[in-house]
Amino acid sequence: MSENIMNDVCESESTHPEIVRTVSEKLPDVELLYDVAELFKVFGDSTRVRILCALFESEMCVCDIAEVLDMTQSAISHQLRVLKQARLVKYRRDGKTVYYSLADDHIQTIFDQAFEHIME
Amino acid sequence: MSENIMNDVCESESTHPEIVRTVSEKLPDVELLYDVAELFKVFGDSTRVRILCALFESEMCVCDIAEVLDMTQSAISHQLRVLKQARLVKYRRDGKTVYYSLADDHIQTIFDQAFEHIME
DNA sequence: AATACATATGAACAATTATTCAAATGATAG
DNA sequence: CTATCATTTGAATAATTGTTCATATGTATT
Repeated sequence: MSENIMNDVCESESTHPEIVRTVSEKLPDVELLYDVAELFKVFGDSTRVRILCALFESEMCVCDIAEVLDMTQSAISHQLRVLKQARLVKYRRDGKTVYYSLADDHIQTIFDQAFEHIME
Repeated sequence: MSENIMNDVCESESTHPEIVRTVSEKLPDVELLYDVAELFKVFGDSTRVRILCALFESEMCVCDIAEVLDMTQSAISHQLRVLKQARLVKYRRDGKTVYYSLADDHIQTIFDQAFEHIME
């Protein structure tokens, strides 16, 4: 009855109490870190990465993006919606066609860093 | 019989042939973009983001990380495995405990950019 | 050997998500 | 108004994935 309530957790309060305390203090707010993860989650899909990289070169309409990536227009539109909600792309309408472009210069900086990390 | 094979794609070959061509040429290799997406996918989980941010401060053992994040040791261990496979963290063993630390300085740079983007 | 403890692993489950298909807007031209 | 075309949207499906639970390593101590 007085058995273990904690079966998967360390028995001790912590192996290194000082480290746990100082790291806990310095660790940024949970909500901020959650937002960071959300941003990276948007970048974490190859279709969206390809769309964004395409937009690095030029403003484009949905139809053209679909052709460059060799995917259906619907799939592209769905992903543009995600990018739009994340405020990563902006758009303007001209007649029937909608032109998308990058909303922010930070994006390319982040991507450049990622490229560097991969090729190190 | 001569109906539409393409039901969801633009009828025209492309609305802007020149843009499609030049962007297609300049777009980085698909595999590289896939790797970029894979990297961001690893960053796209709040647990992993919190682990990495904790490691920005100090080398830590699994048990301590679990306590800082208030999660089970098993969950942390599973995520450390993902980070290990992505070569984002390294580890050293000292007796029973395993200490994890950041494998690369690029990580913090990428995160700093992400923080800036969010707070703009 | 046997025990204790930190960590790792495997299977299972729940939740999220990318794409497809079908249909609906929105906008222009006739 | 009708037809056409670019784009959007919604539902459905398939695939991926984070956490939990139970169990297995690995390392020291007795």
